[in-house]
Amino acid sequence: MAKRSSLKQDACPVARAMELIGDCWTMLIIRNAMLGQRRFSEFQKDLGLAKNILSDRLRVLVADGIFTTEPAADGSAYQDYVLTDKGRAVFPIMVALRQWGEAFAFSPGEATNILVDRKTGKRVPRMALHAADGRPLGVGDTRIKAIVAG
Amino acid sequence: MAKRSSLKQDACPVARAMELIGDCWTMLIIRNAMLGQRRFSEFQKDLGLAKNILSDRLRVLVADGIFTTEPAADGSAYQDYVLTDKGRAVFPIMVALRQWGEAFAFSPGEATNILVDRKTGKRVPRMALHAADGRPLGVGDTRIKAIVAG
DNA sequence: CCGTATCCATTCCGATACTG
DNA sequence: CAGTATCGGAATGGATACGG
Repeated sequence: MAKRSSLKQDACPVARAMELIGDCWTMLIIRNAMLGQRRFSEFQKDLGLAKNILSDRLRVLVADGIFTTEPAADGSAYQDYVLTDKGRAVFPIMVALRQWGEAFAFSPGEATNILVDRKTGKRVPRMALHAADGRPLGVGDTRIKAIVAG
Repeated sequence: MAKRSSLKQDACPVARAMELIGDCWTMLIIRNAMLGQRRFSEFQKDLGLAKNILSDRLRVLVADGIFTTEPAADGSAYQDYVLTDKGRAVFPIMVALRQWGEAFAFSPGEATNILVDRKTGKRVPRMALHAADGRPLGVGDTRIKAIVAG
């Protein structure tokens, strides 16, 4: 998209977020990082993408402050790619994507996987938006308000 | 991504969701639909994308059961594009993207917009994942469990 | 093992023109 | 207004080879 670049200046937070993490590989890299992966080769083998592409994505992700590099935990001469706070904050997006996928993207009988509570082993309830007073909010219960970022 | 197609068979719900709605234009079309738009020209003017691309995206979205077409509400000879249940279920993803964007994608002083409760006009609290018992769940509090879709 | 550099095929997208 | 058809340029991505 020629507009791809112009979205960086778009006033809409959805557009900006998509610009930063809307890429398919990018999201899967973050997913794997949330599952504990931190090495170049781990990402590369698991995702099966070309190394130059992975290299590219990681560079951008570091530049955008979503990952940071650390000296390798195993003492090797290389680096670990670790999520920053900004990167870890992608968690609700990841969960929302996952839960939508769980609900709508599989036919009965297909192999898949679900998100479970580590403590209880039980499936995690669907995430939803709530008002400050706890009232659940649907599409029509919200609106957009223009502001200046602070 | 050559793998783009292969992700459709991926067992991971995140990958499948990205395959269906990970495209930048796709997400923005859904965003606009959630704001009340339903006509081809509304999308086209507001997003500023080429008509053939919009046409393409809408066709895929309808094929995927995210949008459906209806006779135009204004009586014109054309169609309205309206979200299905599956499409409206994208709302939590949209909100999560938006709230992440609100928090991390703007510098102080930039014009932007935020999601507010229609009833109170106040900013909506950050969406988060909770266990069945209400306990908040972070990245490390969950894990993935293989199952067969039912 | 960790990347970078190059090459080539493909895909994607915007502009334009056209139809009903 | 609501699309479809076509075209050419740009960006993307995978494969491969290479270097630290």
